[in-house]
Amino acid sequence: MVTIQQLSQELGIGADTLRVWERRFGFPRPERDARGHRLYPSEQVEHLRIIKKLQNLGHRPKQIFAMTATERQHFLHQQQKPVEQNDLDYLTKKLPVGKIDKELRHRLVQKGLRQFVLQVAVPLIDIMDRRWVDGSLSIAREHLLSDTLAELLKEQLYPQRQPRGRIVFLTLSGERHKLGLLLSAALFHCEGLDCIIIGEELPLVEVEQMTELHGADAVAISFSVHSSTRQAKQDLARLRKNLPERIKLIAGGYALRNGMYLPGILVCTDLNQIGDLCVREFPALNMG
Amino acid sequence: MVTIQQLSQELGIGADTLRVWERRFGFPRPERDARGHRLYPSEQVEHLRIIKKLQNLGHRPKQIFAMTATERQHFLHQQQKPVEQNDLDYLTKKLPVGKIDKELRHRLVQKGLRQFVLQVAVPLIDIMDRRWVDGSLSIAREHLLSDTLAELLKEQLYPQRQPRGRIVFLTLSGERHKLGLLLSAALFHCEGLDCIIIGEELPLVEVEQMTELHGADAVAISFSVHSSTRQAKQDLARLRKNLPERIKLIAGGYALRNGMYLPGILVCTDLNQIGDLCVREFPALNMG
DNA sequence: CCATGATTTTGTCCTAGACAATTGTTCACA
DNA sequence: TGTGAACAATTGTCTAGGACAAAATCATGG
Repeated sequence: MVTIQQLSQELGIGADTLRVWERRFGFPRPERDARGHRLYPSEQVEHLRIIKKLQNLGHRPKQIFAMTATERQHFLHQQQKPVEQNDLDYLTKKLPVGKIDKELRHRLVQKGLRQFVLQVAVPLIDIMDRRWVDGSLSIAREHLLSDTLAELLKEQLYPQRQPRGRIVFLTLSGERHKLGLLLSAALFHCEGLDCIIIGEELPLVEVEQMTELHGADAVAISFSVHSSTRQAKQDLARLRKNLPERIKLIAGGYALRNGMYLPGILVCTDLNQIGDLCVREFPALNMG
Repeated sequence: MVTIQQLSQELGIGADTLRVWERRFGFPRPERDARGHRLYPSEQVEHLRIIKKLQNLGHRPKQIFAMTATERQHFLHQQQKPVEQNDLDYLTKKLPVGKIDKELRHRLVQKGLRQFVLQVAVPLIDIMDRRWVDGSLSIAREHLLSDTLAELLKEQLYPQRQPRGRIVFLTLSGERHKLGLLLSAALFHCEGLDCIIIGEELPLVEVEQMTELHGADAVAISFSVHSSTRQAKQDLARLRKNLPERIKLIAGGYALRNGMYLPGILVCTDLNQIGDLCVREFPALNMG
C-alpha cells in the first residue's frame, strides 16, 4: 500500500498523470484511506510497472489501456526484443561486481580508445538501455556500470602535448547524463583536442565565463532526451549571441537527432561525424 | 522566467507548496503566460532561495513571510556566521582553476585524511554553502570545487588490508549529494573499514540486493535537506524490516539532525561521532 | 511517396477547499 | 523553575474536475 507520492517517485510518473489516468481510463483504481487519499495496493503497482515498460517501448497510453491486464503481459513479452547474444551482454548480468572494471580496462588497452568507444562503450550503453526498458537491469547495477565506465573514460582525457584546440564540455541546467558527454569527449580527444568536462546543469549565463576561464576554443553541449527540440534551439541561439565569434559552438544529443541547420552552430548527430568535424574545424598545427 | 515545475525542482519545494504560499502569504507572486500558467521571474527565484535557506536554518514560514525582502536579507546575513578570514577562503574565489586540485592534494598529504576531512573539507563546503547563498560563488566554480574534492576523496577509499568491516554508502531515491557521503566514508575509512560508494538515488527495494552483492556488513544512508524527517524515519523502518539482522544500518544527514532514537538503527548526526561508533560497532580484528 | 493541414491524444497546470501531522502556547501542578 | 498535558495555530500535501498547448496521428492533395 503506497501513497500517490511514493508511487509517483517509484515509477517516474507524475502524480497528476496518475490521477488523470484514473479519471480517463479507469486505471489504476486505488483504495482510499479515511481522508479519501489514494492508497495503491502492490498488485496495481505491478500492473503500472508493466504499463510503464510498454510506454517506454514507444506505445501510447490509449493503446495500452485498451488492453486487459493479461493482454498487456502477453504483449510485453512479445514486444521485447531479445538482447542479442552480444559478447558484451555478460557485463550487464553475470560478471561479478569486482571484475567489471578490470574487464573494461582490458578491452580498452586491447582496442585503443577510439575503437573502445565505438565498439564497446556505445553498444554497452545500448544494451543497458534496453535492459532498463524491460526492467531486467537493476538501478544499482546500472549505476555501477555507468560509474565505472565514466571513470575509465575520464582518465583517458589527459592533456595533449600539441593540442589542436581546447573544448569545454557541458550540459545546461536540468540535464544530466555524463556518459554521453564523456563518449563524445573521448572521440574528440582521439582527434588531438584537449577536452575539459565542466560538469552538468550549468546555467546558461555562466557558459561564457567558463569558456574564458579555461581558455577554450569551443564549447560542446549535449542535449538529452529530457529537453525538447524547441528549448534546445532557443538555448543554442541565445548562447551563440552571447559567445564571442571565435568560440565554436558544437551541439549534439537526442534532442537534435533530426539534424537541423542552425546558423553558426556545429550540429553533430552522430559520434561518427566527430572525425570529419575535427578535420574541418580544427586544422592541425604545423609539425614542429 | 521559469515555470512552476522548473522552480520546484530547482529549489526542492513542491509545486503545491509554492501555490499555497502564494495563496496564504502573497509571495511569490509570479506573472502569468497566455494560458494563466505561472512564470516566475528570476528576481523572485532569488528571494525564494533566501527563504529556503532561512527555512533550512530552522525558521518557520510564518515568521519568514512576515518580513519584507530586505529584512529577510538582513536577517539571513545576521544569522549566518560571516565567512571568517579563513585560509581556505581563497580556494573559492581567487585561486586559478588549474591549481585547485594541486592545492587540495598538498593539504591532504600535509594533514592526513582524517584531519583533512575535518579541518579542510568540512569548512570548505561550509564556505561554499554560504557563498552560494549570497551569490558570490558561481555554479561553475562550485561544480569544479565539488568535483575536485569528490574525486580526491574517492581516490583515498582504496581497500584495506585487514578491514574491520565493509560498508556500502548510498542515498535513496531522489537524493543526491555525493559529497556528504564521501566525507563520512572517508572517516569510516580512517577507522579501518572498507567503504564502497554505491551511488545515488537507489530505490529502496534494491538496497538489500546491493548489500549482498558486495558482501557488506553495514549500510550507511545519508538523508539530505530535501527529505523530510518523517519520510526518512519511514524509509529507515521499512529498510530495517527487510534487511537481515546481521547487517547494521547507519543513518545520517540533515533530515536526522535532531538525533532521535530509532530501534536497530545507528543514527549519526555528527561526523565526530564516527570514531566512537566504529569502536562500539566494529570491534577490531585480532592482530595477526 | 512526401508534405501539409485537421484532429485526437496526453501531460501538465489551474482553482479553491479540506485535513492530519507538526509545532507552538497555555496552564495546572510538583 | 521546570514538566507535561491539553489546546490552538501552522503547514504541507491531498482532492476534484476543468482547461489547454504540445505532440502524435490521421487525412488529404501534390
